[in-house]
Amino acid sequence: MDLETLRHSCAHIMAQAVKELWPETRLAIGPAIEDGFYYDFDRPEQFSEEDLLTIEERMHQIIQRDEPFIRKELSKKEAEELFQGMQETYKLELLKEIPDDKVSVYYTGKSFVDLCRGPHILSTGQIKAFKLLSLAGAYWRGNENNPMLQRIYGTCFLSQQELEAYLRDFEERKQRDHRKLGPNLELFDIYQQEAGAGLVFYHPKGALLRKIIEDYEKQEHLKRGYELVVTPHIMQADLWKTSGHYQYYRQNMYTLQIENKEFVLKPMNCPGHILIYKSKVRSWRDLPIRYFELGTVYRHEKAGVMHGLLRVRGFTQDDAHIFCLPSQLQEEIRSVIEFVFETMKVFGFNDIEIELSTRPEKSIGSDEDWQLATASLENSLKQLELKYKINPGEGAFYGPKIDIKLKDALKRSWQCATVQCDFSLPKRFNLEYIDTDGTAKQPIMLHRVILGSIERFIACLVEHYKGDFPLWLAPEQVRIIPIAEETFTYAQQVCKFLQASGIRTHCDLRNQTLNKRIRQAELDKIKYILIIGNKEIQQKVVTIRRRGIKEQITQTPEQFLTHLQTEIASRR
RNA sequence: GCUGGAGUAGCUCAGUCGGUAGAGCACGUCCUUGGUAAGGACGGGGUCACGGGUUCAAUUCCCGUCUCCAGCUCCA
Repeated sequence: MDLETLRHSCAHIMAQAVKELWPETRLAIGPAIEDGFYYDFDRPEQFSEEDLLTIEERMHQIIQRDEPFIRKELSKKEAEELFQGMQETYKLELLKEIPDDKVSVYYTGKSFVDLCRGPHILSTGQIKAFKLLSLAGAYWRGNENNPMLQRIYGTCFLSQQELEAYLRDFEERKQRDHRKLGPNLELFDIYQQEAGAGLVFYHPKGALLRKIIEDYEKQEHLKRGYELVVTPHIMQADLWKTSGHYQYYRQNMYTLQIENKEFVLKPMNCPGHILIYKSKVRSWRDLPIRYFELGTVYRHEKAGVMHGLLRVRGFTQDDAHIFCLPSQLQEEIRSVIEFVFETMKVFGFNDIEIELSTRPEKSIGSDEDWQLATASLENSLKQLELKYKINPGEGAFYGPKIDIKLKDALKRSWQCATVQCDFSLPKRFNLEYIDTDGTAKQPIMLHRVILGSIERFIACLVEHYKGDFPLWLAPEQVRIIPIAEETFTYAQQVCKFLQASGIRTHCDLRNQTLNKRIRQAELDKIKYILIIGNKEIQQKVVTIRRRGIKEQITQTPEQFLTHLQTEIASRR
């Protein structure tokens, strides 16, 4: 028996329980999802948390009754009459969109019937372990203009042990939430009351982590033929009118009026890079031109969508714009994707999702352009033998794109890297290069980010490593704990010695017991703890306690430094 | 933005059926000078998110705002 069928059937049982308890409730849809199932209901009164228990109880009764799931095929007309009689208006709406003349319905027990393709389990008694988890609102058919329904989420497993393991795992995952770990490890925080929602403050350790990431990126971009640029944070509104953002992205832009001139806090970096491109006449020999900027942008996201560092209002993109010839497009895209994969590997991410989004209904650009761009994107993925999903019609209005997503601790996907072709901006800004025949032509423009935003990426990193970063990323690599005051001087000497070679280290000289200071270093997830007492001073060594390893070793400070440098260079 | 839940010390939370609040951790001072995950004593710290209303009296009840959490929608 597969889990999906089990969960789908469990959703039916939940709907049946709700209908038995509150017959006036109308049913919408109730599928199985990755970790469970849900069902959407339309009911005048709100469900409460206690109602979930009542529903669970009723579900247990239905399961105990061991009622069979019975499939019946009906003509569309028969089905319409059936659901019309029950006043299931949502089901009628679904029926209308089924092209076939025959539809199937599933009966459970005497009274409950649901429009459903199936398959289902044989009878309700086959459900051995389930739990209702939460309540939420959800728009009918996912459209915010439709009425909001009440959704109940639940999950279901083959055995009670598996269910309990899932719930335990879920609790553990919550513990690695970057919103909890970040402030706990003194990496970053958001002061929504004092400074505003969605605006991030990096504390010293977080700022260090960020610097390490930024340094790595700048170096890698230079290696790959990108040029570094820096553009202003505010620019005149006129520029954004030319780019089209002023018209199409207004509700997300922060604007300010100074001496009768309107300025915009940049929500994107593209117009800035375009101005630099346009600063002189470009020859086909100059292309491709690749401008890279760690560009901080501000977007006024809706109140309900902010989420820790994963969705914020001010963030820094590792943004680049590539201006190239049509003949260079494919190669540029391929090397961006390779760049993304190399980078993800270095940072320890192996499990990533790739999506290719194609032309939407509302779009600009010729069929030819779209075809070339979409084919170039897809060919690159094929050449690199990558698995990807296609999102038909999900591209931007100005071009197709490839998105690369990482999952957070709670298995929610977040878009990080993206490569997007753009037919709009080169036209709007009238970008040109002089081709071999001496005529001016329009270059193709690619937008791309590797990490996405530093903020979002740091959130993913924190959750991926549970704050226990590999040595090369760790803001504090070594903590030195001298046992007693008489050993402070030697400890500080070792500290200075390591710092002089660029090791990020601190001495814990607090008047606390050794045990307590070791405990604190462990809670801070420090990779190496050096214990220094009289024994070490006499032998001119340090005792090394590595996180997660029981046996300690003793080395001279010089040996230890070499060891650290090797580990840092390995980026593991 | 929508639906529901929530906001008490730096953190985790208790409490007040309306009479301005308490614990543990953290922090400070002192004692302790400790060999591998919490030594001890004393102490400081709160406009009970913010703004209105009801009341003799509001942290508590009512309304509004802000923010957070889950989900939906959105995400150039």
